[in-house]
Amino acid sequence: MELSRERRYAEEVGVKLASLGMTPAYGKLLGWLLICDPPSQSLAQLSSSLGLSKGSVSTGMRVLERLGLVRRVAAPGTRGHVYEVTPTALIELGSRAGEQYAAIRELMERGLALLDDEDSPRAERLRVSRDFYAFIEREVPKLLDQFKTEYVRKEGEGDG
Amino acid sequence: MELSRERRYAEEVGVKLASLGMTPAYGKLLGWLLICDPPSQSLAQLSSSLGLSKGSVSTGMRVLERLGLVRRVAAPGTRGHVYEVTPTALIELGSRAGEQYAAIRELMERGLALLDDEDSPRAERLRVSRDFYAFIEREVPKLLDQFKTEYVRKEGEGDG
DNA sequence: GTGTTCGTTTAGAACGTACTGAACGTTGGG
DNA sequence: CCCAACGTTCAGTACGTTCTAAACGAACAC
Repeated sequence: MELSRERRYAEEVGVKLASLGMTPAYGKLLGWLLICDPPSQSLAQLSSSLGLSKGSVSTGMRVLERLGLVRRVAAPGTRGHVYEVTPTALIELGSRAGEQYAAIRELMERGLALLDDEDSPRAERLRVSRDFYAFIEREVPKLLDQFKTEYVRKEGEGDG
Repeated sequence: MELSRERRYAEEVGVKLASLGMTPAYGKLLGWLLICDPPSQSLAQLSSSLGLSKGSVSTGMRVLERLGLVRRVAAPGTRGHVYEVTPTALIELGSRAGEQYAAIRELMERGLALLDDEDSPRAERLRVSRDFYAFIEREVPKLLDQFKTEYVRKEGEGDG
């Protein structure tokens, strides 16, 4: 059976997001919502378009909603609701990486506490890493702000 | 059975690195090498200290070596070699995140190509994300350089 | 009040992955 | 030459995870 280009794209996004910790099925859902037409789709549409069970779509959407990647909007005529990806979904996802850095920095701190003498040569393997992650932790939020301000400015200019 | 604080630390690093895509066992090895005494350890030492099979340690070390996180050095008296963590191991790991960003940006580009009209309102969900990841991709290397220069300067001052 | 459609939950099956243990080189000493 | 120590490879097992399918619940039409 031949898959449409859209469908294949969704599959690829699924694979990529799976490698980043999400499950393939949920990644597929997100990938599909990025390119589908119309951009808002019902559970039944998603289920049949992607060949996933209703159950998978239902729980998947809840997970994606919880992560702030997708939102459900009331469907005007029909009963129930439809889902659509938030315009900043992937940005949300990327920004969250900062939390990982914090976790690693904490691990480095704990390791240093274990070595007992932070300044000994033995502790170097941990010191450099701790300083690095502390640096990243401090700078990344600045970077995100910088993007926000630069981006809206560019948008205002009306040119890419 | 009671685990030493060092051993437990290694376990925790294993769990954390597992959540980042590495296997628990290999993460444990890295965690142990960050705090063990002496800092250089043989395969047999690692195997018995961490309760891992020789096989796991052998392949694990090769993987970590391949990633640039660990190096093997010739043992002076005895036969064979010993392993030690590189001082910049975790930095190496963190810096590699940039590649993920590039992959996501490419996915966004491909999605835009699929929508066919980059400037349509429909394409907004992808445009913003693409621009974001392009921005990150451009800025992160600068950030890494900045750390390198700032850090060696601080080290030179002899004060933290 | 009853029937129908839409959505959720959960038990279970299928799958992939991580780790072990044992067999197999390989290198140096007596 | 033979033995011993050290490391590697690989088949198999045990485990967790992901997805499905079917039972269940809720909301609206008539």
